[in-house]
Amino acid sequence: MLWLLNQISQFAPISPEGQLALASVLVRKEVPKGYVLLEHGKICRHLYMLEKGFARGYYTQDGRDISLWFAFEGDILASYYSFVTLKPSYTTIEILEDSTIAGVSYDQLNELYRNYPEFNLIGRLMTEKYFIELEERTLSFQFQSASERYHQLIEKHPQLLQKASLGHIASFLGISQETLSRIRAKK
Amino acid sequence: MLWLLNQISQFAPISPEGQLALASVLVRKEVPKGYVLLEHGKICRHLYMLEKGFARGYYTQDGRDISLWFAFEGDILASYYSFVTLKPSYTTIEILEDSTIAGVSYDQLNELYRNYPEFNLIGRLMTEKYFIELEERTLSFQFQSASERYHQLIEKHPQLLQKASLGHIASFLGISQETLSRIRAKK
DNA sequence: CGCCGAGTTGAACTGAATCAAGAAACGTGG
DNA sequence: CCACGTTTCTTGATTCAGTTCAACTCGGCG
Repeated sequence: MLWLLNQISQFAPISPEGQLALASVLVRKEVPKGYVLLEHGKICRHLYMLEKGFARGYYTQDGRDISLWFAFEGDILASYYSFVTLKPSYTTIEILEDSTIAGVSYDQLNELYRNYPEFNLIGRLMTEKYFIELEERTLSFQFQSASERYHQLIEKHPQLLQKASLGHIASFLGISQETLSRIRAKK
Repeated sequence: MLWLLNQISQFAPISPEGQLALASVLVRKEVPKGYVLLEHGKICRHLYMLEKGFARGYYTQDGRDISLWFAFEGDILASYYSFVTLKPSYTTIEILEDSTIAGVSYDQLNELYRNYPEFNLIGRLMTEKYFIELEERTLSFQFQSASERYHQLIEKHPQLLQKASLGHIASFLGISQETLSRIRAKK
């Protein structure tokens, strides 16, 4: 509980009342490796934060899956698109290591937004943070080669090498597994 | 004035006091074709909305420019990254048709956020909207071919054909001008 | 008219995909 | 603790989408 409050109050301080209100609706769960938190086609009705563990979001096309993102401790686990629009998610969220997650439901969050406007500030800042990260990722597709993207990714998240498989990383970079293997081979 | 209020109140209603406060700090400008609204390397201290006209954001690499986005009426003109972090922008914003823009400065907007928390809700919703659009764009790089990306773009924004040059569109799609010309040639 | 920027077309080249096969690592049951 | 099957990773040969460079066309405009 404390952990999540601490995490999100790094975006902006939360009043004692707000903290209490959040704590009272917060759900905390342990989920095992392999667990599917959100299934493709379902509506994402919860916003979780990954307290401990590792996860990824992926898209399925022609029978193979393509990683959209990886989540480390402190990252949000949700399909933004589905959560915001309440339309079916195209993303599947898969837990890749035994994890602890904490979060709130769509209704509860909106209740919080209504009763404690200060949460809108936090929501805005968090959205801005993820927007900027996504912008950087889009840029990398537009001007970097496969090899450049790989090296930059590993520099930013060296833990990925231990945690994610070659195939997961390759699809995240938008390249084939074989190509990534060859990139690794040279130097 | 009215126009911009109307636009952003589509995200969420604004109280009369909020409307007044916003109106009092709003700047409205006419800018000619060719005008550079934000220069690469400068800090983006204003958030404008394009009321009428057409513009694009681009990045310069090895002497050539690569389009990052196009803005139509109602779209935001700013480098989100620079505006939010107050770091130098890597984006240049160029007006492509005589335009009317309206907006607020960084300081004024934060003043609004502070005094009228309701604006945080609007800020969050607008950021979410752009986040989802960007997500779609990133996806398109991850699994679509150049030709698929082009046809989808044109389907979504047919006006682009009249407004933007082949070179601008090609760099936006992450392909060379020649390739786009060939894509056009066949069917 | 002649120039100029924008778009097209051709030919050679290249980074990455695909298909196919094999090697290594990994976990589970005996 | 080993043996087996499964999954993950590597390597090779071939193909293909898209780049690059270069020459050429077209429509406007001074």
